[in-house]
Amino acid sequence: MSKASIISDNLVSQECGDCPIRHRAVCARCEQDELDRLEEIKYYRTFEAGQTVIWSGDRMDFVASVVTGIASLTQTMEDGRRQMVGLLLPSDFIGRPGRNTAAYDVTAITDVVMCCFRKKPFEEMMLRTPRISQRLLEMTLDELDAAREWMLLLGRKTAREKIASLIAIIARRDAELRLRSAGNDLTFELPLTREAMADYLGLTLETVSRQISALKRDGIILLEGKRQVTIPDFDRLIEEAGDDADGGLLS
Amino acid sequence: MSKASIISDNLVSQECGDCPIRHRAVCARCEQDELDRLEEIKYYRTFEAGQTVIWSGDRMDFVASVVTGIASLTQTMEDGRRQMVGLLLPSDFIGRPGRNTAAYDVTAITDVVMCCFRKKPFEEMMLRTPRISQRLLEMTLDELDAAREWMLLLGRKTAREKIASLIAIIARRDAELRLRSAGNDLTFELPLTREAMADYLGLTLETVSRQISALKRDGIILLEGKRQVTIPDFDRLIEEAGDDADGGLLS
DNA sequence: CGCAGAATTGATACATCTCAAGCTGGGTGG
DNA sequence: CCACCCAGCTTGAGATGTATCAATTCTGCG
Repeated sequence: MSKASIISDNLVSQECGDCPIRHRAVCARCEQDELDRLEEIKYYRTFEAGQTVIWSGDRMDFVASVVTGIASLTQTMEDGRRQMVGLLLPSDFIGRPGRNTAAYDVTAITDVVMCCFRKKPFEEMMLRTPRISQRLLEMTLDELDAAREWMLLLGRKTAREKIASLIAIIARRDAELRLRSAGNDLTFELPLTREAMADYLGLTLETVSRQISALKRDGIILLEGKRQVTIPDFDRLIEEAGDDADGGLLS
Repeated sequence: MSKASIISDNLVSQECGDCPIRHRAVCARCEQDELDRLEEIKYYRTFEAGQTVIWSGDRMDFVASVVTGIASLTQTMEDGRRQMVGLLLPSDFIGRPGRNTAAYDVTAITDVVMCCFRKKPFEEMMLRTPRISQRLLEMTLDELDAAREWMLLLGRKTAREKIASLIAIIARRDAELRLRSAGNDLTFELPLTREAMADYLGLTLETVSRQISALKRDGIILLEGKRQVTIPDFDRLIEEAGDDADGGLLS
């Protein structure tokens, strides 16, 4: 707690030019003069792992991009059942122009840095800056595709396929980030707890644990500790995920 | 088949001004001069119930709005498992600007009339007409919300809750369409077969059938034939769906 | 009439959940 | 420095919800 407030008081100030998500975020298409205007209304906020960014139903007077770290969007039923409905990665956008309360709980999974804009000025700027709304449309369409792929997973895949799919997705993103020579040997860290995976996959954490153990036993994945995963044969993992061959890594 | 081709040869010609989806579709915000230009590049197509509009992966050189009828967006796995990932109602938009193959199978559930635009001219028009892309962004954000609500259903709801949710959604939309005085007595037609419901809900058709029978037995719904449903107490249905009280009908 | 597609119902199998116990590793305080 | 503690995780045994396979029934239609 105290640590978090220290961090968020110590506001980062960064040039958009140096920003790690400059070419992927909602501002990706902006020209220099547009960036300059964004720069005037932006501010950074940081959140510790586990911290809640905003609760569903709360007033939300800003929109934001994830700069670093991972956050989750979750929905909760009255009796406590929870479903993660989105995973926010660097460059992903939070908030909906034209709505002023949050529709979902947003939680920092790892430490997170966000680039925020007050909603009002941002909306005004959107009207004057088609490049922003065009980019936002593109990103929203991508998210919709991702949500629909997730619907197939939730509705029709077995527990084993769900786990394999999740690991494949994380592996892909990891490979994308550090654009290093592939090889057939991918190693990375799972950023999610078993419980968060369960929330994402529509399973219980026990089932998640059992299926990870099973994939390990079958040599589909190797585990170093609880979180570090190595994939000896990516194609085999994809097969276990029930997806057709490529899935977008190559294309 | 022959009936379909007769219909689709006999192209409807309609003024945008009289269009039933004029104020809800992607063109909702357009001014008269913009409508005039759209009118030049639009054409109508019709599909019979059961007909496939387009297959996933096919080249798609148009975008379209559903004018009347209902269509489905489905994803299929290699072994035949299917998940519906979207239900296209009048005014909903089909196709993604900037992509030229279909991502999903689109199937007409009832007879459908679509208002089509060739993709190229439409995309050019989008660039010049912010009102169109703004409206499309808004619609896409709504669809994303719907998809996320569906993720909660698929991941966390029981079979009974799933059925109750689906019936509630159809009832709400029906009530919206014919804006008649509510009363507590809603009656409408289920446009989906048991199998289509199963595809939507991530269930088997047998489970769908059993749960509908159970809801009927418990007096949550009344059935006239297989398809016509009456809801004696909407709040009770909502309770069965596991949603919190309102869900948007009132708000 | 009788057929075909749609729906219902039954019996059984099986995947996942639930409840419960125990393990592991890293941090903390005595 | 050790013992303890606790969150995160694993594993087991049994319960349960849904799928599967199979047999009828319903309904509209040629």
